[in-house]
Amino acid sequence: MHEEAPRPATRALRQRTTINDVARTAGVSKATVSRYVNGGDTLLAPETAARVAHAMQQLGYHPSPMAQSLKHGRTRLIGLAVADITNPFSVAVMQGAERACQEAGYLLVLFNLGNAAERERGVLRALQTSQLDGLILNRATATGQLRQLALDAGKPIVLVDRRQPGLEADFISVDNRGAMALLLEHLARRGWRRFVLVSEPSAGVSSRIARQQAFHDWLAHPPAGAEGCTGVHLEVPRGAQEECRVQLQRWHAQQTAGAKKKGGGDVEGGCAIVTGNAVATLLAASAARDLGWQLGRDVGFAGIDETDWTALIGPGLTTIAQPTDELGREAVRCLLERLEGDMRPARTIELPGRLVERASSAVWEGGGNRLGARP
Amino acid sequence: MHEEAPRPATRALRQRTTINDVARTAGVSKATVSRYVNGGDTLLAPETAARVAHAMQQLGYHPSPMAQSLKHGRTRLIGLAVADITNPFSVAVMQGAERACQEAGYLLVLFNLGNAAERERGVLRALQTSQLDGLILNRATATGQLRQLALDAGKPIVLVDRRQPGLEADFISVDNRGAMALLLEHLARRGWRRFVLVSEPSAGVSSRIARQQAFHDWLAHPPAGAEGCTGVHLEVPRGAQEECRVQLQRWHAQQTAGAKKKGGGDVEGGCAIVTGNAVATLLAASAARDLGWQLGRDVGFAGIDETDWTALIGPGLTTIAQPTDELGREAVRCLLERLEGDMRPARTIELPGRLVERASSAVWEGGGNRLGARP
DNA sequence: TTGTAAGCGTTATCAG
DNA sequence: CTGATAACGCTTACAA
Repeated sequence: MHEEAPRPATRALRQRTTINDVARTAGVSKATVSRYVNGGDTLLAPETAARVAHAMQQLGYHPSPMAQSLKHGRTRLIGLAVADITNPFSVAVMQGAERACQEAGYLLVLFNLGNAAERERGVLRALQTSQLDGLILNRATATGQLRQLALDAGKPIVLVDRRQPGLEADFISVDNRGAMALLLEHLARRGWRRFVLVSEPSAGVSSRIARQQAFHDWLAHPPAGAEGCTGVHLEVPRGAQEECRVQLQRWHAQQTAGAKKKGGGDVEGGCAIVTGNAVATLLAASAARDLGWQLGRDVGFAGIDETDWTALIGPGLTTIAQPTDELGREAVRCLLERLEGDMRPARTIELPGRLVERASSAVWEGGGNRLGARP
Repeated sequence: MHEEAPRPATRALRQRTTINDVARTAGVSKATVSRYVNGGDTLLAPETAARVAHAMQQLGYHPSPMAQSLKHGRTRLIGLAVADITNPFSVAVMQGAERACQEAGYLLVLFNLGNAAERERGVLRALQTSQLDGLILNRATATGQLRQLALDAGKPIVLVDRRQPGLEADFISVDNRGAMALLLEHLARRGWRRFVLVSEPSAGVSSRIARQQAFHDWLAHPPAGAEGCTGVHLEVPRGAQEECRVQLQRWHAQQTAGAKKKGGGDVEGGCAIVTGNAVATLLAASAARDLGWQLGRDVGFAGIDETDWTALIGPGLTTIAQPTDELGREAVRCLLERLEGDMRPARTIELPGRLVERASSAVWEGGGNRLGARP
């Protein structure tokens, strides 16, 4: 109530109002204000609390996050390092993660680690210097640097989609095995039985390896009613449309020749393309189109990753929708738990994928090159 | 060289090494270390510099960003608030922005302002509390809060794609007028002359309004050789596929009826769909497909926004590729200039779009419903 | 219940 | 050229 309390207008124009200002206008000490801001009004005499509250209101006071950070050693910043921001999967996960962060009062710092290894530098430094409280990582690192760093700095790391060999950290992912089985069983049930798996080169990426592995395992131990399916695996680097086309054509030709040699009927069923992620889907769909193949008729098609455009390509593509939003949210949840001191051993969380049926996996009518067509 | 210099192992395990540690091991003062870290070794005696350097190396010292922030009032954090992370345009811009930030030693904080107004709260607070040094904004805000805040806090804001009425800030965007003209001229030259513009509801979004405006202006003042084109505008909310289909069908029917009434020939040329952005493209392409229209034959198609999948839809979609990467980089560049004290009046930067020709805008053969077909 | 004072890790000012 | 020392804005023992 004293007149000498500094008015906002008095202060230099772009000077933030600090806890000191509030203390002065309220006629209390910094500590009291701090207590009010943090502990709530439980610790204050009602009358004092009111005075502080009023002063805060009047001055429009907001505590400085930097100062708090310096004091606590926590920035309330979480890093999200994605392997490739161009991959719709990454973006979808990001969306979930951002939302979860915001709900928890954290900010999400984005790192796009293209293919260049040096791009990881920034992430490392930010973690190391405690600019980040934790990290959600979606890339396989060649060097073990990160692991050491994580331990040294005591900053938690959560892995999404890509497991890190030798890094004991929480791991969140879709159930790759289940997803692949869903895809193959669905196709087989519709009469497609000769598969080619198109994926990006494994390059040590755990999810790609897991899917590829699941593909082969399923073929080796098919469920009842799906016996006798065959499959090969094709790795095509991003953007190599030509190569993809050539390889797929060769595959298809071989299927034809093989069936002929064996007298037609050893393997009966249509040829189908299975893709390992959205990038592969783009690649394979493009190739199929160049080859003039009608998806769902000449050749079956189903792949992992549901996107905005999968419904619009060809007759509509059958896909596995990953629970991307959940993945992002779970990752943040996990990280926050670790930040609160959860020291339990690293967890693995696998969420199920969901099959989205479209016409690219329509019932096989014995079409295409009429190989192995039913009488 | 003294033995009592604290060894890393001596320190509590997850205790960061500070400038004090370095000073002690090097046998100099904090100030000297700070000078070495910042000013370079120009200000130090070579021998001192060497000692400091050695100590830093040995201890693996990195200055604490939080402490620096507190001192300087700068966090080296830049916010990027996108209207809709689901829009591929936003993601593409983000990519450019992230890269530019990283190159400049800044971190990019992501905000996804869905449709909910409250989601802006976080951005506001982060700016207000100086947690962010500046903001790249890609959303029209109803309230003028942001403007006031920007001025009050002295935090620069750069607008991307969407201009804010009443907010005097740098504005980066594609040349919407030019892009639309590119599209229409291209279609007209190929024989398509009866247009429908499909876009998301304007909702005060400047880029949508600008494109729509450009559409009408072009029709009103067509370039030589493109006289006599007609066009209507359709606003379809995201996800309203049914509605889009119905509206397009109605449009097409009207074109037919109109041509018949007028004796066929008043307006000669094919019917073509023009879309205002990627979301509209998805919508319209989906509708066209449901209607059984062959793009590039029954109806022409061209739209703004090039994406991974535009080549794969139908016969391949003709698009305008926005210079998304540049937009992102420019935005960051602008912001950094402001941060360095650039006080010049707000700029507008418009970058040209690039036409990507595909079969959806193939030469009109008088096909489709054979309306106005050439003799 | 409230105030005092000592930091958190830097940088910047001022002497020496 | 280098060393004290005072901020930066906040939290938190420890006193009162």
